[in-house]
Amino acid sequence: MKRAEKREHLIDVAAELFNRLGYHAAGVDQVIAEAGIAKTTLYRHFGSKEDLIVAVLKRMDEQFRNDMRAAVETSAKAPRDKLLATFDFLEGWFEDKAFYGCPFISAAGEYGERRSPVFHAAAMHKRLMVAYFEELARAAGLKEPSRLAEEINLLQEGAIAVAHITGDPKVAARAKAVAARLIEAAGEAA
Amino acid sequence: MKRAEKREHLIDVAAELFNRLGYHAAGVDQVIAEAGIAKTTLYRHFGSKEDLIVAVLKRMDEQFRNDMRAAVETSAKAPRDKLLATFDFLEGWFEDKAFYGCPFISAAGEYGERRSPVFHAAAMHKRLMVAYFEELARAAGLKEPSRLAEEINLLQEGAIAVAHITGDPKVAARAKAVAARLIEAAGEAA
DNA sequence: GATTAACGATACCGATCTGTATCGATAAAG
DNA sequence: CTTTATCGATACAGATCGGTATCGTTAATC
Repeated sequence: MKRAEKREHLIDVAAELFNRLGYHAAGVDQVIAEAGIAKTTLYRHFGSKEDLIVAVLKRMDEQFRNDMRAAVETSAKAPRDKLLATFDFLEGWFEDKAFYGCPFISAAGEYGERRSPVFHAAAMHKRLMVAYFEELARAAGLKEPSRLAEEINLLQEGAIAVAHITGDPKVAARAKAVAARLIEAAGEAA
Repeated sequence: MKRAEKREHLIDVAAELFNRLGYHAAGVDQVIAEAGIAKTTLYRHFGSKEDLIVAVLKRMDEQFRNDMRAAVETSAKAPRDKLLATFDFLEGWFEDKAFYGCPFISAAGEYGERRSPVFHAAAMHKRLMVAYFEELARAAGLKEPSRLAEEINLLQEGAIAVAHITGDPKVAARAKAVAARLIEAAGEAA
């Protein structure tokens, strides 16, 4: 395994542990034990645990948005259906046994200081998600795409939280139904 | 200060620290230092830190729901307006400088095992919130009050998460506007 | 005023935390 | 084949973690 691959593997292992146990509860020793590397190596790649967390968040952000984009593009052709398809992607996530709620919300909860690099990375992800929704709304030629994107985002954040607490993936469909009404309303007299 | 008062004060101090720093990040030593009591006393009242966390969650649950009920009753008379008034209460919460996101969602994130007493206490609060929304929807004579309550809950959970991440309390008004549309739709041909 | 229970203070326990220093082995690059 | 990084392993550092034991003192109760 080359250096770059080792770094990626380290981030993957850390991501799973942070999500399952929490960012504080999962220790560096656990990460290196599961990754099968020495602690020295971890600290050669990342200056601190916080740096590792930020790297994990950035990686999860890219992966999540790329996966959602890919799923949306293959399952929907019409621009409006793409907006709705994001909820189907969420439902698939909720059904995954490795779903422990939103890792970005959890990170923001554990590192609440707004100037913290961890909080900043989490907030950045959420901003990019809203930007994606607005991009889809704009492509669909809907009214007030910025406002609609924020409303879609509200529903998605709510769905994630409720799915985590209740364990019921079907809330994604509930949120989707509401979103469909909002989209329909934003399409009238466009 | 009597024993019962001391216990209450202990819970209040712990709640503030847990919310601001996180449940793992805030240590028992910090709680007793801020509360001005001995560690022995804390462990006479609560068998473990986890017991304290559960007590904090139960207290926050009662307080939150009572405060929301009181605010709703004084600010709205018509049953439908009461449903909408819950969003005004949220906005007031978001404006509080001691708003660090939803403490129940954070607790569920840090204690992710679904059989954990902490997770259970957090889930119980959310169930009671939905029950309250359904109670209001039913009193307003709206169609499908159970479904509407879940939709309202979706919007509220989304608003809490977004307000935490963005720091903008006005998302409560955004969510309220969407809720108003759902309520209107649930009132047609009732 | 005597009894009793809860208290604060303190020291301590073993475990775990993040992070560093050391050093021999390994593997890639010239 | 030799040089040069990077590696794993280990030990260690200092701090903090949750939790307990001890003990003198305060304060409520009868």
